[in-house]
Amino acid sequence: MPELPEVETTRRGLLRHVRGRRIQSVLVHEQRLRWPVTPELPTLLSGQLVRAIERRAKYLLLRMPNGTLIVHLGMSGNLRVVRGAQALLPHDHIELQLDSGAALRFNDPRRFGCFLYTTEAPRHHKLLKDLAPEPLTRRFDGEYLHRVTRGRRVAIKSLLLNGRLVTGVGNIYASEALFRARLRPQRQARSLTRAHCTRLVSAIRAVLKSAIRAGGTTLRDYVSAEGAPGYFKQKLYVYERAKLPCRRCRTPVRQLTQGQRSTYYCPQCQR
DNA sequence: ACGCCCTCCTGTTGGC
DNA sequence: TGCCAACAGGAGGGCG
Repeated sequence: MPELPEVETTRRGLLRHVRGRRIQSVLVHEQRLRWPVTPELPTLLSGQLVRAIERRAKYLLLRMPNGTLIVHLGMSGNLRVVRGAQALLPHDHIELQLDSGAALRFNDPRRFGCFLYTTEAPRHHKLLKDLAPEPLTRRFDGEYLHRVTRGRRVAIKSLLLNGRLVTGVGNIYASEALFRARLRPQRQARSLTRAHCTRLVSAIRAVLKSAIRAGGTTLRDYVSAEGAPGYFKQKLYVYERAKLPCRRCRTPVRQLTQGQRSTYYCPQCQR
């Protein structure tokens, strides 16, 4: 579910309610996530101040004096701030009770998300150390994308989902960025010229920024930390629009499967 | 090194 | 109405 815009929207929603708060207690209702939640989590977190909430790719980092909580929302996860004694919902797996009286709840039906605590610098953590540059920084530019696509026979759409080469882009925004860059998703990555790469980087940055402004994309169940859906779905050009007219040229949008994931594109606009 | 495929899970949807 | 297969926003890991 959540790609960079949804994770960033969650981060921003958490800031006002969680940053600067102390964790009073921790309840783990389900420890079987993508990786098992350590039984020590309550001991490790209780009493700690949440100093900062950062994002690296699709990971949220809650920085505390003694370490960092690394959270990934997987396909179906969300982090919500609830006031007081709200009833527990199905799949509310972890709750951090704050000194404000509010609580942070991690809900994840499919349990592909993770909730890990580390005392090492997050950038050295196994899950983060090999990630590509942040897509909204200057390190991610046309020259970079051109360099990492050299010699790669994989379809450009699939390459966009490889977090070691490009981060933050998931299945929705990969199709959307390629539409905006007017590039066919099936093209071998190595066929992209430097100019194509510049165009594609611009398209990725634009679609991610635009989606952040819209509060992310809610297809089915994504909600922000404050429970609000994102409304970028209204601005999607191709994703989940198979057979519907392209919003630019009216040609029916096509759907195909690449690497067991659905891809959408306009055969007229994208070459 | 690269690229493909499987896997982890639950919930929803669409076809028969 | 019921059943069942297909599919869903991620990404690590294993294999050839």
